[in-house]
Amino acid sequence: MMERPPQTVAHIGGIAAHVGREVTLRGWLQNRRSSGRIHFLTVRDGTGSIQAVMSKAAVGDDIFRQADHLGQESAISIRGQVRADARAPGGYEVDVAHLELVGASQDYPITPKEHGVEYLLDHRHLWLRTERQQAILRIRHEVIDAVRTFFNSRGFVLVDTPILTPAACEGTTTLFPVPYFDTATAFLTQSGQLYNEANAMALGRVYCFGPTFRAEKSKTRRHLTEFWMVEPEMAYAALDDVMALAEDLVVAVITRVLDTRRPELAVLQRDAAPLERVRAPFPRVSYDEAVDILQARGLEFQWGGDFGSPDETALAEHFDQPVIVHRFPAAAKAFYMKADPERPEASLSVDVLAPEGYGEIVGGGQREDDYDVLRERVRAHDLPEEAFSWYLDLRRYGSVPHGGFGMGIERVVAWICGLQHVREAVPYPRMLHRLTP
RNA sequence: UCCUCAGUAGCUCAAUUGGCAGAGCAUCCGGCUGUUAACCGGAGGGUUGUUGGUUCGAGUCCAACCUGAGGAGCCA
Repeated sequence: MMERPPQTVAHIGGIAAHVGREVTLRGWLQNRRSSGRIHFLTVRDGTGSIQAVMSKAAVGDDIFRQADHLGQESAISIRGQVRADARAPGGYEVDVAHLELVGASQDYPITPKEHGVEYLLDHRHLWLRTERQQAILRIRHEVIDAVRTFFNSRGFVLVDTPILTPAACEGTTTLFPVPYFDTATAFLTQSGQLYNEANAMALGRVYCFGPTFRAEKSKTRRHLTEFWMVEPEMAYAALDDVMALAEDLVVAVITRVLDTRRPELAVLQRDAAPLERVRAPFPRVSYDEAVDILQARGLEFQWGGDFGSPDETALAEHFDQPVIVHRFPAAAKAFYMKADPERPEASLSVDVLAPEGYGEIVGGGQREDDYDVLRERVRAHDLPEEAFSWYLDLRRYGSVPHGGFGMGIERVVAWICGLQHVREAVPYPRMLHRLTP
């Protein structure tokens, strides 16, 4: 090994602090332009990208010719002096004194030109390297961190719920079966909620945050077969408490992203104005009022059903804020929703619809806490009573009013980022026709 | 499961009324000392998703199938 002077390894994101100094940057070649005796190498390192200028005179023939053949996404380490320059994208560049090829890259599949979505998804493991996908993933990270901070600061305890479950949490949706040794079939969870209720009776206020699986053959921009959901559950809580919590959570998440991720929103060319309008209190309408709004807007909608996608979009367009819809018909919601004491055909349920056509981001409500009523519901829904005996136990041993909700992370991220499809809001989307990479 | 649309070079797309299979990017070769998805010149690169049919002649028209996309249904 040759003796080398000590090197300062810098990150591109904080390059401004190194102007006038020689630093080492370790990253990947994003693009290369050449002009005979000068190369312009755009280098990215995960914190940002910068233009590196290499002149033949400064580095000599060998390194200069090596750079001539560097393929896109070659891993390189460069050393050079940092300089502010108005001509450079980003305002700074590095005069390359030395370049080391760390890992070669030839025929990189994603070129600077446009690609189709299917091709990009086939190369998702490489697509993530683009500036746009990095921005989405950073915002996703921020959303998740804001969610955890929100619940942790309010005294909620993170209690993990199982991913392998013995039966449907509800009998309604399709589950992914998994062979469980040679004795049984397990199912991937579609919600941690039933376990959350048990956990809330132990710890008061809890939340779970994990992947959720739905084997529905949905082919829309709002559906994934594997997605992430945060689900809080509170003991001694009523529907109003659930709505207030959901509202506060959405505001906290939006506020955090606006505070910390403006550069990423700019990369995505996301108009921040609709996000800046988000503040409590959100408009609250009952299901009945929502039906009136839909009918007044000319949609043919009959009382009793759940809202379809066009209905959700129309409702969201009626307001310029997230809108809270409560007290859906009991028949349209899950068996564990508590009936409205004043109107038994309505349930103490709530959805939060995001603006701009992003649809339902939160769904939840107050749970049925009466043993006899809940057991009757289990029977009426043809659910195996044995499998729900532990759940019914919660109503036998100190039952209290309680409730909570689930918030789909990908839908929230898609809304914040202004994405056309939730598949970009998760690193490796799982959909009806996609299981790889 | 239903509706609509698409499938041509590694990628993104053209191809007039049915008449020689094309361009840009990427790759390779050459040129250029301030490029901004650099530019200029040259080269290689094709079972037009599959099968069958109509026709002198099919990327183009017809049928079936395959694959995918968008939407509906479904979906706390």
